[in-house]
Amino acid sequence: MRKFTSRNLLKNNKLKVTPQRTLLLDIISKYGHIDTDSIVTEITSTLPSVSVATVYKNLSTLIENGIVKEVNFPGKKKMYELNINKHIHLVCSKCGNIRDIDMSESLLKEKFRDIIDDEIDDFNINFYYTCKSCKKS
Amino acid sequence: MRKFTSRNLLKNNKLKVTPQRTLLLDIISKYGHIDTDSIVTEITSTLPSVSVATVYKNLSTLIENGIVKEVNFPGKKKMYELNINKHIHLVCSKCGNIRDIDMSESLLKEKFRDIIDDEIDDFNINFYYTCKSCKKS
DNA sequence: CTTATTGCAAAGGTTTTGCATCGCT
DNA sequence: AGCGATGCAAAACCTTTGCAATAAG
Repeated sequence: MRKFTSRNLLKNNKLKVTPQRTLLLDIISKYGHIDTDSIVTEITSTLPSVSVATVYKNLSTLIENGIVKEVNFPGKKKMYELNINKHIHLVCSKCGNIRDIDMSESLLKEKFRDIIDDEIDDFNINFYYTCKSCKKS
Repeated sequence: MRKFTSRNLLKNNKLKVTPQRTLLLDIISKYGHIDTDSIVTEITSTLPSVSVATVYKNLSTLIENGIVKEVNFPGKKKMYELNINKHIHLVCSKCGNIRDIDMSESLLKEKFRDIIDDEIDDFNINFYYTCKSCKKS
């Protein structure tokens, strides 16, 4: 069982390990959920010459390889997250804060077995609610 | 209890009833899930002078009023649907066909009460699987 | 009659492409 | 050494804005 370093994620998928890619993965991992704008800002603060084209191309290949996942919150910009552990999102309708809740495919399948008996390849689940600190104010 | 005509949806929300708006709602209703490109194509086939700006502005106001909802399927264009009855999406990973499954907030809350005990304002739920006809081929 | 909506054209933002160079393996 | 990845600049998309003209209530 290997460690989930950015480097290993790439190697395990037979992708070339470049500074741009490992940094991209490090950043996505650090932020949890991040949009392309912030990725470019963050990445160029360490490697100033990285171009947006490289960021977009790498996001595509990482998604194709199942390492990264696109996440959408309606009305917000597309975000990206690591596709390592299956989870759902609890999003505060007021402040936008996102909490990840681990959720296995098998548990989900059980919850929805009244509705879907097919095999589930993947899922997107977001719940919108008002978080504790936003309820106070 | 009023009928859910496009006209009534607008009137109930104190929005002006214009030909562009009722047609937009009719189209979204007809297609179930539709992106802006197809909306513009469809709408101009009936009212040729409608501009994209009008479509975008109307989508915004309809969303603000809770009549329309943005739906995202990662890797695809943004789509729009009527926000009339709560439902989840079953999406075929192969052919992309989308099936709506009615689901009340209360039923959902029950399924996830082990995870979230707060009040749920809204949700986005998509399951990806392989549909019957795609399994054959 | 008043005010929101429309259509147009321009601007702004985001993502993709082509191609020459560079650098992993 | 070979082939994929990178950076750049341009192109292609997608969405918003400002404003004058129009039409809904």
